[in-house]
Amino acid sequence: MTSPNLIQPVRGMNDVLPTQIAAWQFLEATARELLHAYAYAEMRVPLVEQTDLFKRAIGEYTDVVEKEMYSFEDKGGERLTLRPEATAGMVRALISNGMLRGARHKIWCVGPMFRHEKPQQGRFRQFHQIDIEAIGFVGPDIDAELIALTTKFWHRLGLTNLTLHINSLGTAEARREYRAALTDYFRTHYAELDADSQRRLEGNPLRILDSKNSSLQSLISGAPLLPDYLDAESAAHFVELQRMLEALGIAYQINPRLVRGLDYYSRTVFEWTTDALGAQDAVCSGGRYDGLITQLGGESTPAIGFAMGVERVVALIEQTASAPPLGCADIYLAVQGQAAVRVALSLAEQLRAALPGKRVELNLGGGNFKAQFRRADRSGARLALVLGEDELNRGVVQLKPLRETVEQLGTEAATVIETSLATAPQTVAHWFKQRQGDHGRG
RNA sequence: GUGGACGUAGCUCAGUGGUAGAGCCCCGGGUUGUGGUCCCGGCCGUCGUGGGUUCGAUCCCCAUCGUCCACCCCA
Repeated sequence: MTSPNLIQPVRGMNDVLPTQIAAWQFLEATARELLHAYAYAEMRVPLVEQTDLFKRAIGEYTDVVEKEMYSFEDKGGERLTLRPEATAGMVRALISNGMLRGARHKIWCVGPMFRHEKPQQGRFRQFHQIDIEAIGFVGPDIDAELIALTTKFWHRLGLTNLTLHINSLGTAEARREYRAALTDYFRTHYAELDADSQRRLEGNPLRILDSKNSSLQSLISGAPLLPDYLDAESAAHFVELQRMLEALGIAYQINPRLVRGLDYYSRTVFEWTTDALGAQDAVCSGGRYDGLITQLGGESTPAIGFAMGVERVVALIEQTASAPPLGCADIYLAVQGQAAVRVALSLAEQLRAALPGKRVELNLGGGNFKAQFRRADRSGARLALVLGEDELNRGVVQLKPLRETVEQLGTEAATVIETSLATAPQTVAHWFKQRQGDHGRG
């Protein structure tokens, strides 16, 4: 299977095959439509940025920056990185293009991200995100609207069984205080922690709260809670967000242990999870990042955004089979003989012109009629057209319906219609018109 | 980075210490030019790679590469 001189794909970088593309297109089309309805504008930013951008935005001591970035030096000696997430680049673009100055922006983008992790279910080294950012809004109204957008999105995709978790991280100062309290608490119980959490204690003690180690649960439940450390303004912001979600009829769970992996978040954070994807259960998550823009040298601007894992949502779409099937061929043109092929090439063009929206497949590469009809059948076409030497000599084309009856038999004269070659496109158009609304795949 | 499972035909998978099989796919025929059902036939493998044990290895052992799942972390 893996012969030594075959070039192997790069680990964790997957091909999206035609059989999977219906789900991708369904997701992308739905997202475009919905983002348009919520007045977001698409933006496109580079896949490559200066390494320092991500270090400053995401945080020097996060796992993403410490060990997951695809970084390299280019020929000019610049330190560059394949983007591990989109927000940093989007914010950088706003600053670079002088788009802030108190202005508000609702923007989004979609594209590949790169993280050097060990692949597993729902996790890849090249993966795609739809990234949505609302810049210049203090919230919590925008927070609520953004969450409403995601809720509507699942609904449109036909996905259920997703759970919304929300939390507030407070301001940077509040979080610092809480972090100190948490560190103190776990330090007094240092010996009870497992190795992972002892390590987390130094880097990101909030992560200990998320531990899957069941023997730590009682220790964790005794830890100080973040909501007790919220500043008054953040607390009010969070309460108002909850009232708004209730007004919208959106069910949520407050999850005081929800902490995001990237350093730039503050106040509102949220995450949608599923139990249908194994260990990688986060399908969409994000939050407020009021301090990030100043941190990157822009003027102080409140902002909120989130990212959705396209592959994970696609997996859910595939599981529920909610994507509408992609169109298959409508007309298959069987042809035999050199002279007939020349005529058939332009007949196919005429058919495409006369029947916009219909898929016309010309049999290419020859083959006997038996093989051509087998291909016609597998193409899904409702109608086969036959142009052989005999038809060419007589100036006619055969129309053969392929799905009219359950027990359709070979060459029964009754099922085959003959029409003049010159008016064939009109005849075919008429044939489909008579059957409008009937997708008869009998 | 750590741990576990698994690599046999294009695909899904059987199999045995004596150098391999089925189904699907593809191609041809039954029907000198008519599909989907049926019948017949054909094509297809360095049994992931390298080494070791053995008279002999696809099978046992070691290494290596790859895939999957989980941890870590995250979308």
